[in-house]
Amino acid sequence: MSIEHVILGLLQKPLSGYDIKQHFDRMISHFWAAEQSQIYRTLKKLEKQGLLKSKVEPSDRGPDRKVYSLTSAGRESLQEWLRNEPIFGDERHAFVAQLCFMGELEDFEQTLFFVRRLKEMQEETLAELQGCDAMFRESDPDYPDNLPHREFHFALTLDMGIAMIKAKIRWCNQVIKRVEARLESDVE
Amino acid sequence: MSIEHVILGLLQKPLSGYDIKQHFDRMISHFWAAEQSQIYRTLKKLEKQGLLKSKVEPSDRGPDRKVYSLTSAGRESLQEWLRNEPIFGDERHAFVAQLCFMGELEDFEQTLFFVRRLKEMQEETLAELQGCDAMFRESDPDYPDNLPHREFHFALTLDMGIAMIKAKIRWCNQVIKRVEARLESDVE
DNA sequence: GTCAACTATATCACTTGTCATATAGATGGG
DNA sequence: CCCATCTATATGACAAGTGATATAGTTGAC
Repeated sequence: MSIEHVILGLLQKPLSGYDIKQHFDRMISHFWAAEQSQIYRTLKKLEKQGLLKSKVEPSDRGPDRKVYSLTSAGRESLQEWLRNEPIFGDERHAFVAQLCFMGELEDFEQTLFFVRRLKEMQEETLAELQGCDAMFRESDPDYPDNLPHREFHFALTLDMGIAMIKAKIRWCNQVIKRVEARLESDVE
Repeated sequence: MSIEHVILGLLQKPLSGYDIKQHFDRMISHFWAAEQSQIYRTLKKLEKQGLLKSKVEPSDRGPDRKVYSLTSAGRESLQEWLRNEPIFGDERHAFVAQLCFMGELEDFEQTLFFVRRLKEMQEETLAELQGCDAMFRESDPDYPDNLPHREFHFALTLDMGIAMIKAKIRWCNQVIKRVEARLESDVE
């Protein structure tokens, strides 16, 4: 559903499939990940639907590039999607499912181990996102509140990612405390 | 990948496909949603793999029930999955993607409208989850920290859902403030 | 008694997402 | 010179998820 619109959204300037994959990995993956094969497939589909057009350009560093750009129908489709109600995509949190059934394992040690590791992993992701944020702040004195219109909106999404991760880390800390408390009371 | 393990996890007691769908909708959907067709398909696959066994039982209210239960291989598979590192599933946040490209629309009114609506929707979901939480608290004086092992772990996931939604709402509030500030400074 | 709502299972067509692999030009290091 | 790495596109097999539809027994209301 939405990957089509994310691609339309990225195509504010003409980009190749390769470029789009880079953008996904660098700026988008914290709220929407996509594989290269899916991107190429979707580009073809969108072109067939008349929402994109392409032209092949020679590259100065590597094979020819197939550069896609929005048609007016593509721009309209994007704007229509933007004017929708907020859409909720797939949010399947596998690690929450693991924790949900970890009662199966009978002892709390595994839970404690799991949540501590989870916290570590979240902290790594947080560091990445904050690094990204710091980079923007350094390179642009207007960041984040005086940015141009488009960049301001992107900055909001980075904020969202950071806020979510921080909330997860806080939750991990609470869980660790509560599990430790139960371990102690079990010993008594 | 993980829906198989969620189903194995739910099958602490024998359940029919219908029962499993109810459990998903009532207790699991805030971190893992599943369609009925997917559940039935997966049950068949798991039975073919020898992780589940089934028997048909007459029902007192409706057609025959096909009740599934874990085999020892199924229980092992579940436990193996639980001992993994935390797994990160699909987290595709379509509304964040919408916001990311909303700069395309040129004016902030749409952004403000969007985020206010988003906040409303999150508040509705929060009320549901908190209702669920309140129900557990009322019906069980041990909730949440003195619950039996399995139920304690479930309570943690409900907590997680609530913490995530609250973080989203806080983020919405910040975005609303920041957008309002930009609207005012644009007027000047 | 029939109609809606609920219990219960099943299947099909389709879309979306993953993983692996193939091809091939360009660049730079050893 | 060869090898690794980066740029660049493409495809195929497969797994996972969605949406619609079919069937059918039970219960309770009107």
